[in-house]
Amino acid sequence: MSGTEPQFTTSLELLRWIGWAQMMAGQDWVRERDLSREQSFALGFLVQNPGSMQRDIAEMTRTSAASVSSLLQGLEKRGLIERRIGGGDQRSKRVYATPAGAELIAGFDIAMNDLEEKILAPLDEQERVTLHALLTKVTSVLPQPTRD
Amino acid sequence: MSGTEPQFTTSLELLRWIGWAQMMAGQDWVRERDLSREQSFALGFLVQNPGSMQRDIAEMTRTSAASVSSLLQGLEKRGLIERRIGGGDQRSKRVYATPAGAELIAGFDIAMNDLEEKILAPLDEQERVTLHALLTKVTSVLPQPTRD
DNA sequence: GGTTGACAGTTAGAGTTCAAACTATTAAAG
DNA sequence: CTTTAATAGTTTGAACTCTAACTGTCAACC
Repeated sequence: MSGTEPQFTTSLELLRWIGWAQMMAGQDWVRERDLSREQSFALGFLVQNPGSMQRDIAEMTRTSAASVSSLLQGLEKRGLIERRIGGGDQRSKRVYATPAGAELIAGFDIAMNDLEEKILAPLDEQERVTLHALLTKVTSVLPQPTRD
Repeated sequence: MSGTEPQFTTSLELLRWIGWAQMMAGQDWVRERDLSREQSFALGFLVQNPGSMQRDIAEMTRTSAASVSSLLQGLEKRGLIERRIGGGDQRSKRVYATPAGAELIAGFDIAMNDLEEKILAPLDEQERVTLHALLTKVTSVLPQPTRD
């Protein structure tokens, strides 16, 4: 990852565990903006980690380089992101959210926090800590999905 | 669901929570047979719940009726399942795994148990019980994804 | 310098998913 | 009996995912 910890890391981790998030509140927020869930996460990540490499995004979303490539194509076509070849390595592309993209995604982290709150509602504070600890423990030994 | 509890319910529930199962051992088992993960689950479910309605499958996989429809098309084309219109309701189709399908999927539950064991390896028995309880608690208040 | 291998990203093709619009059947209401 | 609404399933189109094969760049080693 690119150093700083994105604000919505917690929600994102949780959403990974909870596949059912598909049908939940996040959808409405996202649909109003004509963004897919995946596009939203990528865009939000780019606002908080400007200049990330596509490889970073693949790692963050735990998908493949190919997926990121096509995902970003859609965002680029709509002018929400930019890909620049800069720095030393001519292979890697630095990805940035455009002002339009940043404006569109503003408030996403708050919406994700609300969603997380909804999902965790049945658990008290202690239980949440326990759940997080257990999931982290399991996660730690799982291999990375991007094995290219 | 259709009364009886499929053997691999536990694994399936776990896989729902653990999106990362995508890249794990189950893949190999499944790839040898040229089945996708989703096809495998559907076929395994049908072996243990012969004559299920497509609606049952949608509920089990927590996807939509449309998804099941296209999923089964692939399996039917390969002769692994059959869809029969029988019983009272002419709308519903009873789905059965063919002998070829049942043979192809044999051992899937064992493979899934192995996979589950791998994923849960870092947790002791007590922790597994706790994790399951917490996930169940969260699950209980989540809406069903198929809302058609 | 030239070869070899790793790495960043893309493309093509198949499979899955969803929403929305559609057929056909069943049930409920009038 | 007729109309209306719900249900089971399909189809279409768009988006995402993956694997496999590909281009282009960088690094290491001879």
